Amino acid sequence: MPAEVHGSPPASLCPCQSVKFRPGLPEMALLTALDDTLPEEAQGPGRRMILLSTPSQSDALRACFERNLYPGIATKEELAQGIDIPEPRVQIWFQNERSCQLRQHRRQSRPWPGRRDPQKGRRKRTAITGSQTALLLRAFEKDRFPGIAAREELARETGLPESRIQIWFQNRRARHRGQSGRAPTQASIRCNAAPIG
DNA sequence: CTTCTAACCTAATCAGATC
DNA sequence: GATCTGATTAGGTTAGAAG
Repeated sequence: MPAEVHGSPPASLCPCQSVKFRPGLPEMALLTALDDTLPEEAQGPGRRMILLSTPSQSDALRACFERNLYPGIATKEELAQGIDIPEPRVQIWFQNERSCQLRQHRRQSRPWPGRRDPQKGRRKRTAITGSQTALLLRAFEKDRFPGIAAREELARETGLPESRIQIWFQNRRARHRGQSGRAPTQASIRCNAAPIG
């Protein structure tokens, strides 16, 4: 494994300051994962509860990020196991961190190291069976934006990881627009502001 | 209140499987 | 090679915790 090191200084906190819209309609009553004894019902129908990293977890994530901005699935799983965080959360962390650092680089007119071997070390393509697809399709027709509870339920029913369910819905929405289902979120309205057809 | 960060989203693209 | 579809990316928004 070529541990490509980039010459950037150690990243401390990432000052992302892109927040410019704050509606404030907290109807979901989400709870923090700091108290990990919460019952499942407490997670509510919306987003998954926020899993805040401990300082040591953040250190490990940053250390890994400095070595490799685009870790493969093996690296992510190893890291996830090492610091006791679900692998999908590690993936999200890297996505957020890259986004943050990219913006910083641009703001300071510094070059971004760029992708490296993105095709190497991808997650193995998940084989979704016909019955699993049928189940997901039925769910999709009812609700194109399932919350965490619905996704967890689908994960139980299909036997697929919840993260794969989420990806399936993302891909499905992207490729089958205009189907019935729950109204999109404000985010999707905003993102779809440009007319498509 | 503002800032930070995790979660989530779209759009584009890469890539494996199948024909 | 064309098509379908799962996986990953950039770049953005949303929302709870912390300051």
